[in-house]
Amino acid sequence: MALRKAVLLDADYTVKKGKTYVRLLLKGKKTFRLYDFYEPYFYADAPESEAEKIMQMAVEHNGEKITPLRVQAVQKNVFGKDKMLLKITCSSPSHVPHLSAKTPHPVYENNILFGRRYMIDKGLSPFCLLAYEREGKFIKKLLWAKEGTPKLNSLAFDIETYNPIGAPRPEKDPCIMISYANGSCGVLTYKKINKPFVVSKKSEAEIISSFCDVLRKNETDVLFGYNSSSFDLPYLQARSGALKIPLPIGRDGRSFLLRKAGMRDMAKIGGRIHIDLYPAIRFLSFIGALKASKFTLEAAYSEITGKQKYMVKRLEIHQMWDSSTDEVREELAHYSMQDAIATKELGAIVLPLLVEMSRLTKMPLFDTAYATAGQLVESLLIYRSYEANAIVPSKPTEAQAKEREAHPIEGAFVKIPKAGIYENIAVFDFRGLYPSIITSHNIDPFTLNCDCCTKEQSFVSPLGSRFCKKKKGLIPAVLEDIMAKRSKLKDELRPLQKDSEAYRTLFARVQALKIIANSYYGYLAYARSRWYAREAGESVTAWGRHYIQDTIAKASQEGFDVLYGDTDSIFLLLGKKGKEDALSFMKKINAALPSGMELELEGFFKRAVFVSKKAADAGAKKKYAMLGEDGKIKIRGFELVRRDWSSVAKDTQRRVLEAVLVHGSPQKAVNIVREVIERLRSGAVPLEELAISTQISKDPKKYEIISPEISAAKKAIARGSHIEKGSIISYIITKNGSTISEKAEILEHAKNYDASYYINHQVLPSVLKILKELGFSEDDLKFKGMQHGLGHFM
DNA sequence: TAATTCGCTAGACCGA
DNA sequence: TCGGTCTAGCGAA
Repeated sequence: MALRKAVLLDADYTVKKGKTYVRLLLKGKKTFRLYDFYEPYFYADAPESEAEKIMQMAVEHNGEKITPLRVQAVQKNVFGKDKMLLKITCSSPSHVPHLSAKTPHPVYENNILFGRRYMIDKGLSPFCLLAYEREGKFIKKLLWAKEGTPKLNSLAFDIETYNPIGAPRPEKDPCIMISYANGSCGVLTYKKINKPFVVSKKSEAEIISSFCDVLRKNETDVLFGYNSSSFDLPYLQARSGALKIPLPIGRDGRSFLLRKAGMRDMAKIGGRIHIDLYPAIRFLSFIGALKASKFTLEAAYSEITGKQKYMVKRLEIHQMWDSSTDEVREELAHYSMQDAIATKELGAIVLPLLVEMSRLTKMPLFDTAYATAGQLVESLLIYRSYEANAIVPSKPTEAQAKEREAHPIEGAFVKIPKAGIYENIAVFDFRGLYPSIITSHNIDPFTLNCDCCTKEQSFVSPLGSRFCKKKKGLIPAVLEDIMAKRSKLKDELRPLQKDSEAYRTLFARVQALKIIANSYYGYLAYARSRWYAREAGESVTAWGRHYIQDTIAKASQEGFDVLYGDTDSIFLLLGKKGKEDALSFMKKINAALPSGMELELEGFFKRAVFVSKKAADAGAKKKYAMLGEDGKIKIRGFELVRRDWSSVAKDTQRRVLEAVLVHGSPQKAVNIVREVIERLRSGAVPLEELAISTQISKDPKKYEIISPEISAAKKAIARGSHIEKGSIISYIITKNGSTISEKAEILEHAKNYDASYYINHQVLPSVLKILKELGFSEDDLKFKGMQHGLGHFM
């Protein structure tokens, strides 16, 4: 029997004649599927004497009688202690929920997806190179698996729809273009358009089937779309239905399956990996792996790649399509092509990150693309539990989750800074504070209050919780591995050229490891976590507070003025001391820290601005700007880093900070403000610079308080705009109305702006706090002091 | 139903 | 009309 090798991409299952087969998606020279017989199971915490009774269980479901296949006693580590459990094997994964619900004992591992179950039990990871023997379509024997790297064929696509009333109606309005991009590019359409990349077909039906042909010929493994799970694919399906044609988009010749997981849509295409970049980019931005704050394709593209994409106004698409001028339709085709190309470029950036997260967490790529942080963290813990022969804790009930949510744990310490302008600052922070606290103190739900150590023998948290010193917990073990892997990869990264492919891939891996490592603390304190432990979670933050406060106290003892500190960082004013003093202080701290924890230098800064709070006289936390030795300005918390402020205010604030930090010139700062106020008063500022963007987290109808963005949204909806939960509203405060809400109009509908609002509510508040630290009191600025004041405040 | 808590701010709302 | 309270959004870590 020949040994064969292929890279594993995904696993799900199918039931044939009452038997369960795992269906593996493999990539060798081609991408193909193989089947492997495997049986689902769950555990019951019951004595062996109950086995016979459990074997007799029967559930009626849809006329089918469901019974267990086998019951056997097995030894498992149950939450820190070895124990005998009953393993109940079933003939189909769909039987597991029925039989586990009927079992009159506590049950475990009764809701682990079966494709995943198989991969875990066989020790397989996504992208592992698998050696096996086969017999027809079946795996005869798995031989070994090691790390592999598949070459995936990817293709990005986008559709354009006819939209005479604004939003297209899937049952009526045709899909007029389908664009795709990989090595080659094309736009499928059914009007004659004279562009080299346009492929003209006779009808809408033909462009849909041609698109499926493109996927087949390209042997697409990874299909990228943008919002394609919620829009493009369902739209194509609806059109296929209306046209009474099939949509053979999968390798199996079938359409896709839409899975709704909470708010997220996941369109799963047979034999391919469909990645909707919209949720993926949202997620990666949320956890800080990518930088995007707006999530339209255009905005994400320009924020992530730094390039601009050609745009047409959505509302004009149907007019362009109907136009009698050739050039207008050519323009539309060009636009459509650009959408697919932009999607392809984003896919190329996102894929390496997703692949690494998938490898690391053992979650297949498709699921990783739609996963939450909790699911990623959980995935790896489940995998490692099996390796340790440990039972996976069950998810909490809704009532338990609510109870946990009602009592949040205490978080980090933040020192109140004194407002002012400072020079010569040293900033230190604890490298990976929470992960290092977890590993250094063996924090885990099942090392908590162990039987094997006395209090004196344990790690005891500042709150008095006790953690085992003898046996390493699962979470610390997993984290240690992640950290070790990360530091190894960082070493490999160092000699590489920054613009090389190897660098980018390795950098993605380093980044993925950091993201996952930083999520474990959150998971410990997450109300719906399988591994929730209040005492463990609050011990992490308690130790965090202890170490930072202790460091602050020691710095003061050494004669440093401690300017500020937040969670894991400490800002020292050097004063008469030198950099060496600060560095030797750091050394001293490190010598006293447990192994695994480290205070490191973030950098020296020439100058810094801290401002006071608006409401009180105290210094504001989480709001400062500093000038680094490299000339770069580090800005945190100021309006100018927030997306819900107008760019006129943000730009002015940035320029003022630069005047203060770089040039040390109050006069320059004042002049900037004066000039901007003049421009605002003259009415010459373009509306784009005045737009304020906020995202709405609820259906616009469901708000109790009508804020400006909701007011603008409601007016826009009345005029036919489509605005829903999650939409980002860009609005202008106009002259029309009395309250601010009344004056708010979305950018597209605004005709003028209220200069007084922008001066008094946007520009001045954002700069006054800074100017105040230059010695101007608010009254000075407003009424006297400067010769001309800052305008007349209308 | 989306990893955590801490913190700032705007503007609406409400009652004196 | 004023000031306190509350809702909501977003950022720091």
